[in-house]
Amino acid sequence: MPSREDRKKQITKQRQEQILEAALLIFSRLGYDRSTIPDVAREAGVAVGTIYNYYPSKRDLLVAITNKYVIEPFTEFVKHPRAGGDAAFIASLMENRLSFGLEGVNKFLPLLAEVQRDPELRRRYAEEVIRPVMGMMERYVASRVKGDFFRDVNPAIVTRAIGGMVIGFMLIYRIEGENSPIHNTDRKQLAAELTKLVLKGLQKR
Amino acid sequence: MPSREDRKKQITKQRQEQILEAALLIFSRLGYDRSTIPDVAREAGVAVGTIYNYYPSKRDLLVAITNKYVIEPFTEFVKHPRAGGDAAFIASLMENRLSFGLEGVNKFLPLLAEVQRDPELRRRYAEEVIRPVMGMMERYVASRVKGDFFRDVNPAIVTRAIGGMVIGFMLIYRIEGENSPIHNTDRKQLAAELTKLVLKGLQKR
Amino acid sequence: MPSREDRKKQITKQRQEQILEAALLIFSRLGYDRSTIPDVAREAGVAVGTIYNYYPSKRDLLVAITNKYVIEPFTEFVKHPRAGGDAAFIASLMENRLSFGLEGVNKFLPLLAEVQRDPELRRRYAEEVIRPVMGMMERYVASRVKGDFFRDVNPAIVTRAIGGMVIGFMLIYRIEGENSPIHNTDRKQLAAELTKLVLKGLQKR
Amino acid sequence: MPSREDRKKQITKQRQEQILEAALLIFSRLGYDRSTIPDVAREAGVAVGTIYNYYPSKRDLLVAITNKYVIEPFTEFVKHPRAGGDAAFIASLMENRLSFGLEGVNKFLPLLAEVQRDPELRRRYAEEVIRPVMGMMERYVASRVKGDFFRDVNPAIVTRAIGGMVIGFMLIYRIEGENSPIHNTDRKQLAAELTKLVLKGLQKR
DNA sequence: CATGAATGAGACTTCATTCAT
DNA sequence: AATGAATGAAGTCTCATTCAT
Repeated sequence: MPSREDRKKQITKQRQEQILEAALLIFSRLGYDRSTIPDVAREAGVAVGTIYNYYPSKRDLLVAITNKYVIEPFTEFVKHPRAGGDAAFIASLMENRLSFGLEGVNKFLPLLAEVQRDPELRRRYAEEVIRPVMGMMERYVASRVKGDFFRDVNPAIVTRAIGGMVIGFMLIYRIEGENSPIHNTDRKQLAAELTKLVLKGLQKR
Repeated sequence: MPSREDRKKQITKQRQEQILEAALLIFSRLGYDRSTIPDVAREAGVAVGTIYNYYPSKRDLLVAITNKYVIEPFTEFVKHPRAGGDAAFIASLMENRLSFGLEGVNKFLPLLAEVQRDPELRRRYAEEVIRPVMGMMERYVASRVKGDFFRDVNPAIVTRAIGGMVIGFMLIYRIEGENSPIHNTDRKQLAAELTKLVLKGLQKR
Repeated sequence: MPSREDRKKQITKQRQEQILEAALLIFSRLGYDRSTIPDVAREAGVAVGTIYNYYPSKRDLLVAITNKYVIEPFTEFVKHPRAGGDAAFIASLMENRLSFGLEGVNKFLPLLAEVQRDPELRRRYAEEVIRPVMGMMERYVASRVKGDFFRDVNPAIVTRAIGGMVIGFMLIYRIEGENSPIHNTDRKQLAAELTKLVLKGLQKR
Repeated sequence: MPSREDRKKQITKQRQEQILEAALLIFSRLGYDRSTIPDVAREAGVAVGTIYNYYPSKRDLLVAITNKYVIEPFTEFVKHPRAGGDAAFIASLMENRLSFGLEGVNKFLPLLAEVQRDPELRRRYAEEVIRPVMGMMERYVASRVKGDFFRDVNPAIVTRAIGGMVIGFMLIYRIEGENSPIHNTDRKQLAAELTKLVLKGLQKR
């Protein structure tokens, strides 16, 4: 028996999402500073004032986007680790992140740029995204080193090198655009190439 | 015969540099959009109007910075390839870029963020920095594959993976800040760890 | 036979009053311009839209407040003149107005400020408050002058001086706040001091 | 030998004054909240941005006005006390303040209204205007009481009553406008009437 | 009648750029 | 060339008012 109350909440939530998606699009396209609230309003199909009914300031919009489109997905990712042998684990990781990244490269990377600037957001990225993700991978690498499958590497460093590889790979792709070899290579093959590179780089022999 | 003319040019060049350095500092600290010309003028110790005598617009400053601090160094880098065995080449590459990056992480990465946004700058980065650097490395990798020292990899892809690794590594460092394991590890060891990872990842056995 | 009609009117009147009191509180606290209808709605415990069901605009609220809390009490005051000797009359006047003012100093004076600004309200104050009140007092003073009890003063002027004294006294009190000697003096004594000052000032010897 | 430097400072000062006068006029006419910076700019004959080159915010403009047109004159007034017998002293006071007030009634009183609202300004008025002015008069009254010329009054209270009388008198004048008897009475006579009222009110017999 | 989300005009403020000195 | 005051377009945010539910 969905009362009027519930209906209203439903609509409110939809409106929030509608605005958030518009803001994500605009911020990603123009960058946070060059984006204007009228831009976002136009994209969302609402009036300027309406946006302020949902988010009290432009920066709150950025924070909300960051929460929804970066912090949450990564938190989710860390909560559900995949099992399997080395190849399977690393491969699934690569494929997963690469897919996430290449799809969303035009959304995710621009956000990363904003995050660099905002000290508060930077701290949150460090604590809520990078630390847990790297921590999970570090533990995995450390256990494989102990099990004598991986070389005696510094887990914290190689983990960051591998994570950085995924991010940097996407960044280069974004800058090169459609002329990039990355653009013209099958997604599966990309994942396979990177997976092999990393695995061979880590394995004992 | 250093005429008055020459003297003038000398002074002009010094002024230009003075302004450019100030702009680099300010843009890196605040980001292009949040930086103001009065900020730059104050940092450079000149009047606002003076800046406009040398650079006709704020954006020209950004372009000039990009030329001087990114395009030129990379062009230089490509023009003087290092020789030596695999280990030596890759290691020098790593150390060189890592040094460049970790030192200048607070200058270089913010510029990268601006570049992402400006289509014209993005094109120039792609053509004048990424393409030649990647091209050089691709040729190297391809030759090593042909020589049977490296696995049968896709040179364009692994090259971008490795280049991306360096960039992404710095990016993670920048976000994590002083709490990063990267911050607390010896620079030499960092280079060694990354070099080995890459080399083992590429080598035939 | 209190029909449904009557009941409705009753409720309507209560709502009106509820809103008016809230508006008086908010306007006095923040000033008319800084007060917002949402502020008033929150204070009154009703929705924004409800206020517009009773008062068609924000300014109408101000006019209604002025009517109810200033024009009406003064009209009332003029309609019921106190009799008695000079001392009694002036003293009752002083005590009455001083009480009214010191109690309501935080409500009344801010309204005065708004009134100064709004030409229409200013005219109404002049005609409906000041003129009748001053008129009443002028007639009293004139009669006492004629009766040879008061000096040969200009009734219109001294009346305004005395009325102004009461208002200005409150204004100073409001600005000085709790540090004012006015704050720390017994209300009765205040009235006595002012009454004597005025009486001696007016009386023949 | 007024150098270029001096000339510049001169112009700067003139510009400041020009803006301040325009702001005083506009604020007095419309009230602080209803006044807009474009209003002030138009009145001053400069661009909006120019105002911000001299006063960093709208409120700073209000504070500057208060300083220049209220705090300073009163400070000056307190620094130069007039001597003479009772009649002379009180009369000069009355005439002085009345002139100041009636001339500037349309500037001074509206400022008073703003001051009521702004806690910081209110505190400053209390400390820098009211306290010293009242202090000066209190000391005078107390000495006359001691000298047996004045009745045994409470100096703090009667002082505030007399000061309030001047302010309230002007306030009534402002509200009544051109129809006020105050408007149609000779300034000298006004001062005489008020002076006598106060003197008789205070003197021993 | 009551509600409160939506609206958009209008306010303050910033800053790239110009130009007279 | 160097200076920095002046300019005004453009951005963020507020809030009186409307109206569908």
